[in-house]
Amino acid sequence: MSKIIPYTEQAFRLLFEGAQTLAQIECNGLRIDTDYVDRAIERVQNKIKRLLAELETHKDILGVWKKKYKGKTNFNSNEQLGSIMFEVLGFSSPEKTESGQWKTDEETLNKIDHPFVKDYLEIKKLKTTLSVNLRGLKREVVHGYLYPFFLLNSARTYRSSSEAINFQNIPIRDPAKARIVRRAFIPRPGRRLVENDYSGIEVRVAACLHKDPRMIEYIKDKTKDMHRDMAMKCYMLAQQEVSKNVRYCGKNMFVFPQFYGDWYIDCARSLWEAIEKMKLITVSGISLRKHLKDKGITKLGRLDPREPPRLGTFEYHIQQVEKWFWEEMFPAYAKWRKDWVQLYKKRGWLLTPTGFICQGYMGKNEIINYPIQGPAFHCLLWSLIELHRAIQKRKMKTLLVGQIHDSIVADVPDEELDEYVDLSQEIMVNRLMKTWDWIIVPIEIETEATPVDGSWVTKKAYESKRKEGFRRLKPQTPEWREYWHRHPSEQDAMIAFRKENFA
DNA sequence: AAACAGTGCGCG
DNA sequence: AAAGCGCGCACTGTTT
Repeated sequence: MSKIIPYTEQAFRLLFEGAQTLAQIECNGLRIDTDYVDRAIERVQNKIKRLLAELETHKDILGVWKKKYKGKTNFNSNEQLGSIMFEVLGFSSPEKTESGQWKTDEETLNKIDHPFVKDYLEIKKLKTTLSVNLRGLKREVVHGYLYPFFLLNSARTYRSSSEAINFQNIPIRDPAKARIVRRAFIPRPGRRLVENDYSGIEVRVAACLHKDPRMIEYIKDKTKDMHRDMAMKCYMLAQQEVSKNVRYCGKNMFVFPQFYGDWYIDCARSLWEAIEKMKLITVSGISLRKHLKDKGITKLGRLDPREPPRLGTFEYHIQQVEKWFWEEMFPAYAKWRKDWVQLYKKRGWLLTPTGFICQGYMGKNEIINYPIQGPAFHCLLWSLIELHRAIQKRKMKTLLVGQIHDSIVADVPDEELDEYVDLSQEIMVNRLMKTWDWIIVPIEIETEATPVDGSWVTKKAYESKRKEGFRRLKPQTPEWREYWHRHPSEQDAMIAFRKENFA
C-alpha cells in the first residue's frame, strides 16, 4: 500500500531546502543597537509614568473603578474596564465578544465620548510597545545580535511564521511606533539593510489561479489602478477626485476584505466610519460626507443582517457595489471561487499550485484563501533558497537576515549593494517566472535600502545604478546541492560533532 | 506553579 | 446558508 504524503516531491524539496536556508538565516542574525534599546526602554517607561499621572486626573472614572474593585483593581484588565464603562458608568455599547464579555478593543472604546478613553488607549499602546517590542526584543539579544526563528511547520496554509522574537510583526504602519522600534535594527558596520518586497504577490498568485481577464489586465497595465477604481465606486467619486487616503480605504476596507470573503455589511461600516475617523476629503477638499449627501446618501443604514438594506442608504449602495464587483467586474474570479469550493466539498482536499495538499475541515473562506496565501509565500521561499545559494556561489559578503512573508531583509556591504539588488531582481522575478509555469502574470519587486550604517527606520526606495543589470557568474561553480558529496570528511566531522554533543 | 482559554494587537 | 485569511506575544482570570 502506498503511503499518502501531503505534498508532491517538488513541494517536499521546497520545504526541505527552505528549512535549511532559513536555518542559515537564523544563524546570521541581525545587529541590534543595544544602547539604543536601553535608552528607549528608559524613555518609554518615563513617558508611561507621566501619562499615568495625567490619567489620575480622571477621578470620575478611576474613583468608581477603585471603589468597585478595591484591592483587586487592575487598570490592565479588560474585564474590569468593560464593567466600569458599560455597566457602572452606563456608556452604551452593543459590542460583545464571542463569549459574551464587553468588547474593549480600540474601535469600541473610541466610540465612547469621554477624554479618559484617549489617554487610556495611548498608555495601553505604549505599554505594548514597551513589553513586546523593547523588553521582548532585549530579552532575545545575544552579544548585540538577534536570532529570530522562522518556522515552516506551524501555519495551516504552508506559509512561514516567526518567533523569539516574531520578526514578522514589527510595527511599521504607525510611524510613531515604527520610529521607536525599528531604530534598534542596524546593519553591521559599513553596511546597509536592504529589503526586497514582492508587490501585490497575493493578488498576482490569485490571478494565476482564477485567470480573470480583467484582473490580469489590471496587473499587466501599469496605467490601471484597481484600488483607485474601487474607491471611486465605493465613494461615488470621479477618478481625479480620489485622494491618497480615499484610495487607501478602497484598498483596505473594500477590495482586500472582499477577496478574503468579507461581505457588504462590514465593508459599509468601515468605509463609512473611515470618513469621520480619517477625515476623508476629495482632491478638491470636500468632505466625503457632504459629497455623498450631494449624491443622495445621508445615512449609513441599519446594518442588520436580518433585513435587506434600505434604498438610499450607504449600506444599500455598498451592497450594489459588491454585486457589481463580483458579477460585472471579476466574474471569472467569482466562478473560480464557486468551483473551488465545490471541488473541496466533493473530495475533501485541495492542491496548491506549489504541490501542497490542504485537508481537514475548512470553511468557504479558508478554501478560497489557502491556495493563494501559501503559494504567495512559496514564491518568496523559493527565491530565498536560490538567492542564498547565489550569494554563496559568488562568495559575496551579503547576509540574508530575515523574511516577512513577501519580503527579504539582507545586511549588505556598501560595495555589494548594486550586485545584490540586480541579483535579487534576476532571481525573485526572472528566474522565478521561468521556474514555475503556473505563474502567468508578471511578477514585480520593490527595493528599499538604508544609508550605510543607517537603522531600519531610515530605509528608502532604491534602484540599482548599474546600467547593465544582472551579470551572469562565469565560470559556473558546482551546484550547492552537491556540497556534502564533495566534502565527505566534513560530513564525518559533523556526524562526530553531533554524536559528542547531542547524543 | 503551570496550563488553558479568552481578548487584544502587531504584521503580511 | 453564511458572513475577513494567516500568524505570535502579552496579559488577565480560571482551572489543574
